Amino acid sequence: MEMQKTYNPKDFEDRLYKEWMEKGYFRAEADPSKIPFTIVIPPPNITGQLHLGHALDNTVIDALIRFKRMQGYAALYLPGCDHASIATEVKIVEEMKKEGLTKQDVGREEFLRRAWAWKDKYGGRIVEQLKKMGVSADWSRLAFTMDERCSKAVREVFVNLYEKGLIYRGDRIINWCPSCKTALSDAEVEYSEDASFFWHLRYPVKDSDEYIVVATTRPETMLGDTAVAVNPKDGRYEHMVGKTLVLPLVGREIPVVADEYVDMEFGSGAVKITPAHDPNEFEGGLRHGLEVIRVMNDDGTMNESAGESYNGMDRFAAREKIVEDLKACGALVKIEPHVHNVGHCYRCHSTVEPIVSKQWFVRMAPLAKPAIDAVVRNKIHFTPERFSKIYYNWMEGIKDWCISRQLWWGHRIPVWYCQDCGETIVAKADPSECPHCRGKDLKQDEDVLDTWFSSALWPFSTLGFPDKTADYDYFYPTDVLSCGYDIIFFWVARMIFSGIEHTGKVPFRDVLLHGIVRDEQGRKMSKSLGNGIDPLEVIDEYGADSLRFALISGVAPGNDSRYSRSKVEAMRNFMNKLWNASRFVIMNAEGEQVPDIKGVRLGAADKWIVSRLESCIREVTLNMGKFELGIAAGALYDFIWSDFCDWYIELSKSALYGEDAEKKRGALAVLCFVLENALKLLHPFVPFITEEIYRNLPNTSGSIMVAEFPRYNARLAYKKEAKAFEGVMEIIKAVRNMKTSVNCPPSKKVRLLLSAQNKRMIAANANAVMKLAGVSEIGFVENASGIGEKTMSQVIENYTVFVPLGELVDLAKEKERLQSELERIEGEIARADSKLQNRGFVEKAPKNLVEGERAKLEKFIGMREKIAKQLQEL
RNA sequence: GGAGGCAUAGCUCAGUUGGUUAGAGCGCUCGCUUCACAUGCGAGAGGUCGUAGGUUCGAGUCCUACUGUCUCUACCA
Repeated sequence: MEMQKTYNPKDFEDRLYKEWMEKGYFRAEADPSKIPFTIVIPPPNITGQLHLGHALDNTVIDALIRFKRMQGYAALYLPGCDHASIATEVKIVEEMKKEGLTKQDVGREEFLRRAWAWKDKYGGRIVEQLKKMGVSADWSRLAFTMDERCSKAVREVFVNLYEKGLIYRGDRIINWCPSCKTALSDAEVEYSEDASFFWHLRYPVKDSDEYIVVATTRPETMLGDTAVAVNPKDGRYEHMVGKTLVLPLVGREIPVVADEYVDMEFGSGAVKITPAHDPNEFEGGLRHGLEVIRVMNDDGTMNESAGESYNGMDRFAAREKIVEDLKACGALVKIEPHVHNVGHCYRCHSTVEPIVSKQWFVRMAPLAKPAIDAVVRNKIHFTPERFSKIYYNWMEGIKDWCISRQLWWGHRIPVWYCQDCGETIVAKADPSECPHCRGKDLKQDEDVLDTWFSSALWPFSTLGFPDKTADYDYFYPTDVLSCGYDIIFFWVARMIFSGIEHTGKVPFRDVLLHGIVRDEQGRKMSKSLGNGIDPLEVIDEYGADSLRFALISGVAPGNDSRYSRSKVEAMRNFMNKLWNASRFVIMNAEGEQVPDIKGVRLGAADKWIVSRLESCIREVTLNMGKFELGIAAGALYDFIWSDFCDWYIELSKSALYGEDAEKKRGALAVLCFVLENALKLLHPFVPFITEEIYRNLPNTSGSIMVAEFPRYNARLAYKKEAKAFEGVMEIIKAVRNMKTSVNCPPSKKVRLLLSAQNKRMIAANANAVMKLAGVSEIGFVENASGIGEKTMSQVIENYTVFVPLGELVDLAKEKERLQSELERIEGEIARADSKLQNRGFVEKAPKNLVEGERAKLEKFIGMREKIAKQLQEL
């Protein structure tokens, strides 16, 4: 097949993906002869389309999966989507709004029908996008958090937790979003420092001229005040404790109570207590047996308890009116500007109201403990390590998890209330009658579960739990969990305690966290900034491989990275380089019988590149194992571009185009061997281009996807030979360098004279040196004086390189050049010498380092002598 | 308030358990239509590794403080 001159990914990416699918390469079987390697996808929300964060997620995971698959593991990448309860519901409500409809207008059933239609549309789209990325996921196991299997797991877990007393229902302060009209968990509230005010209010003591001043940031909640608290140690208020205050505007009589919780230094030292609208004050209310008066409705308007003049008013309008009224009655002392942390809904960004409400909770303390232990005892390991601290921090201070949501899209809570006897029925299967009174009038709880309740079960619900399926048995626990560090609390932590609690095993052994992909200026990508990048557009322009390689290279685990077009371009150029190098190899192999490298005699250059390949294999394998994908990718980039293309391909040309048939066969064998291995090493990162080239390579069959990953072979390391050959490369560089320094065009051939120890090495590679350095002939001399004409010289480790450049040589400049080189060498000698003079170094440093330093010193001394001699002869 | 990250070339970033002369890409300078590739080739310039101490034979790497910056987290009304 003819290869195009430039790399054009559109020619083959879609075609190859389709073929992989048809051949069933993505399918993982529970094969007892293999070791399983499992990763479950961080399920993207069905709310929209993929962004670069997903692209990074999936590139990392797919690279690991492909790597392991090639190493012979039964590698399973389990794909799927998340129903994203609240996020999706918000979107659907928005969509309906365009039709002028509300949830109430269409009803629950119709709403859910719309939601499923949404899921089909966007879930499908996400799958297509993942395929475009080249992700080798097992689509036959595609999961969805609300599919039958996952729903079964949700019920199982809910009922189990309930029966163990780890799920309870109660009136607690929760975070309420008045716009989404649902409770939120603590993790779903985002705080931001907002500029507001501090209102100082005067509460008069009953039947007295005394008063207490309290300060508040939410004056509208004063309507629900049922006490004022002061610190018992506060001398200012000692005499007030136990007295009765008259609440302004309302007229309710409320007590002054003493509570240690009050900070004497802050504000006025007196706190109004509104148990229904503040978590701390709720606690305080419990301590003092105070009445809980809720003054706000679910939609953020004031209710009848707020009093006639405020009933029905929006909370912010009510705030204004209350402040006005307080001012009018003289209760307002002053208004101070104040910046404080205000909670916002993570989906719609409305200001969250802490409100007392009846909700379902998961008791966290008993679940958190073993989850912490698992990480302490290294059953789960975080990469980078530092994230375990963040995990501990959160887990140790964890509070009960509010799991009920007043939404329709999600797992409906499996709890029924008997309308006849009031019995609460918690069951895995829908009950038909009340087990207590046999009554048939059962009403299911209206609420659904927090979306993260089902995601927490993802590593095992997708594999068959609670049933003991073959998949669950073989692939669970999973191996690596890879996602962004921004969802450690939402997801990773919850999977850990859920896995331990429900399966008795940690759900994965490694947590690999990556950072956030930012824009070119380092800003977070967001809809409001309009700086988001659509991976599909990038793929359309540059190909999936270029995007994948760009996302992974130069990035360390856990670090944020910046996306830039120029980086993708650079990687596209790399793909083009690889493409053309392959084209070169394939063109030269055309019509030839390419032998195995075991069947040819390897020259010095051949051994050098094979040696480089082996160290590259070692480096890539090692770093993949450490999840250092950036380093592995970097090693491959350097090896392919610098070592293979810039050096070996050029070196091979003298053999390929020469007369010696054996040398030609040798070069061809090595070219094919090295390229084939490089492609395999590269395949986990850039699956498409490597597959396309692999199929055009001589002596390959089948797909690179299922080829064996290269293994380091010590017999091919050729350390000594490679080092010796590097001397030849140094000579070539020296000649090029000298020519450039006197503006001698590279195409102009020059004579090369060498003072050399290893003449055989030079002789064997003479053609290559002549070709690469632009040399017409090579001779050997003892020193410059034997040449008898103006010459430039450069001293390298085992050689002195002379290039007679006739008129071009400026003796004064040449002297200057040598002088500065001499100074540099002197510096090196001084550095090495002082090290070796240091007794501490000689005695304590590892022997090989000391030896290395000695050899270096010797080398530099030899070079100094030679340079001095050159200077003398000038 | 608590915790953490980052600070290395003009820009964006690598730098593995401390150990050769600190690297890459982009940009820059000079030169090349060399038969795989101008999405290229060759040769260069450019860094007191944020500041100050400390540990060590040896520190970009470990410790302490400081400065700048970003993030997470927390109930200060």
